[in-house]
Amino acid sequence: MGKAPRNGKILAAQTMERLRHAGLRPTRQRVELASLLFQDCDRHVTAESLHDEVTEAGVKVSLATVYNTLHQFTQAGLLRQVIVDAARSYFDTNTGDHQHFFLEKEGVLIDIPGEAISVAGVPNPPPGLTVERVDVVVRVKRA
Amino acid sequence: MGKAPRNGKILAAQTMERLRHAGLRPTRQRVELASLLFQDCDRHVTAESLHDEVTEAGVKVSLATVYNTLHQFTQAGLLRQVIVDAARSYFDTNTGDHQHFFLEKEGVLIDIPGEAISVAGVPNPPPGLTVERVDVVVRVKRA
DNA sequence: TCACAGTTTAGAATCGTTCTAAACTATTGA
DNA sequence: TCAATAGTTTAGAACGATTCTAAACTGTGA
Repeated sequence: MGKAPRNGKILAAQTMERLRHAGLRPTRQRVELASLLFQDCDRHVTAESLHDEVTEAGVKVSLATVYNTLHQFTQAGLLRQVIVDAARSYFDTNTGDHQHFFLEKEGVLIDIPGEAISVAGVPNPPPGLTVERVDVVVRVKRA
Repeated sequence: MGKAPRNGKILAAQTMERLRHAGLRPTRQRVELASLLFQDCDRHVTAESLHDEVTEAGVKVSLATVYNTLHQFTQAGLLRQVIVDAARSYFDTNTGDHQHFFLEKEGVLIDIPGEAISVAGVPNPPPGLTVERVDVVVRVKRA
């Protein structure tokens, strides 16, 4: 269980570029977190799960920094916050148009492609208000 | 600013019956809270807002009891919990099929009738999972 | 009226999250 | 290359919503 850099150099370089583009100074911590978040497929994390993950990877990042970073990434449009559970916040690496299944018991989110689902008949909001976003959460449980 | 019982007797009697029906012993506190919640139109409350309200009405109910009661009412099907805000839980006296506008800044929920809105194209959930409910939140802001 | 199961309560505890202020570091310009 | 500095990280305290605890209280049925 060493460092296993593999193509880490290239990845890190790409990640740093991406952070710079977002106006974020590419610090060690942000690069580490971004690499975990954006390397593969779409992911759903909580501050704690990401902190555990980065810690298990042998990297020391404080929980406060994980929180800061998640919010900064969200503000930069790299992440999207998903509110489905009163107990904790989820962050989604898929920032495109899509919705979610949510398995409450297990705290698991599953993407539903935006093209698949459609919401019709949303009334005009009361005067003076404009629609920012329409969120659909399909709450599921084990049969 | 007295007691203002008006038709309070009748209301209280109805409320007690309703609670009994739900399998809840009609204590002073539960009757008070139920009267506030169910007397008029549909309402959206948080534990704190309801506690403030009952307190201002000159009735002494502890915050813990408000929390307990909201959960008991929810379990009994008298209320529905609405998850739209990471910071606090809302409870809705409208337990029928409907959705919500949510004005984040002000913490305001507005009902959208269930007949108005329709969600199409929800994929089958992954094997072993069944749909419990589909929640739609239309996030709005002041124009 | 009594006994008891169910309920309420104050206050402590918990949990996720945010804040604070001191130490650290990426960047820039000399 | 190196300092100056603005931005970042961090441990730990603080916070706010919620839950827990265990002791006091109260509907209810006999």
